[in-house]
Amino acid sequence: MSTTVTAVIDDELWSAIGDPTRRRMLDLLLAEGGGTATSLSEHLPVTRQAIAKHLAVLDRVHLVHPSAEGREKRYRVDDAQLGRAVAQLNSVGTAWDGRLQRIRKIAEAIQRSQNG
Amino acid sequence: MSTTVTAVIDDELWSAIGDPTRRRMLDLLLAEGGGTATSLSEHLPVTRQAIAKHLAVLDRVHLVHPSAEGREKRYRVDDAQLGRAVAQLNSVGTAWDGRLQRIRKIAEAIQRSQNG
DNA sequence: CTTGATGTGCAACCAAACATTGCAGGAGGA
DNA sequence: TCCTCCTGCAATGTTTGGTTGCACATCAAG
Repeated sequence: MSTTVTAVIDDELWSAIGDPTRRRMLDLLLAEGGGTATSLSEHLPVTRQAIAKHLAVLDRVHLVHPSAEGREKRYRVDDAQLGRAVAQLNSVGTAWDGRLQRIRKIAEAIQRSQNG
Repeated sequence: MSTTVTAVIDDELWSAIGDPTRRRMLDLLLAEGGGTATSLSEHLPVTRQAIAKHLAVLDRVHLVHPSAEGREKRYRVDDAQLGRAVAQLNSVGTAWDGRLQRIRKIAEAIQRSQNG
């Protein structure tokens, strides 16, 4: 067991889903089964170029992958990699949750020993 | 039900725990039951001033709260707020997980209708 | 009370990341 | 061909994470 909980986390993957715009892009890509920089930018409050850069980031960590369709470039979510990202989110969450409960128990024990 | 899953998320809270340094700070604060900018900086690869800024960020979203003790300023984790943050992590995780499973089911249904 | 060590806070500065505008080029349809 | 639409590249601005340097406050000796 390690002292620092997040040491096991891949920071690159985390920071990829840490950006709110990229999270919403993933939402849209999942909801619509894929999309292009242009189509995504129509649903988000940023320019197409910003979206394109974010797609490049998501591509680098393999959360999405592109396919040329005619003159447009459609991106789709990599289910397996997103699954890994979700697993990491859950692991941090449960780790903190565990610490909180442990702390609560210690606090209760202290209180009992002081009152008894 | 909304189309964009993360619309319910408080971006400020998320971005507070989105930074890897801040996550490790929370780890340390939980493990040691509190700490100062100086004490935290001894366990992390950044300067005390950087830590102080991060503590200010965490304080703004109420994930930690300070208390003056003599000449030093000790920060402790706000359990309730961290619990909320964990809940948000889990909600995004399960939402994405749900979409993945739904997509898999749709894909299977399509495959069946084409083969049958 | 003065000295020194330690803890904090503020300001200037640097680099990387998110986002913008502007323009050039490639692929399809009338 | 001409027009439209989608993509890609370059220059720029702004925010954020990080650093260095210095000033100020507090506690413990002497």
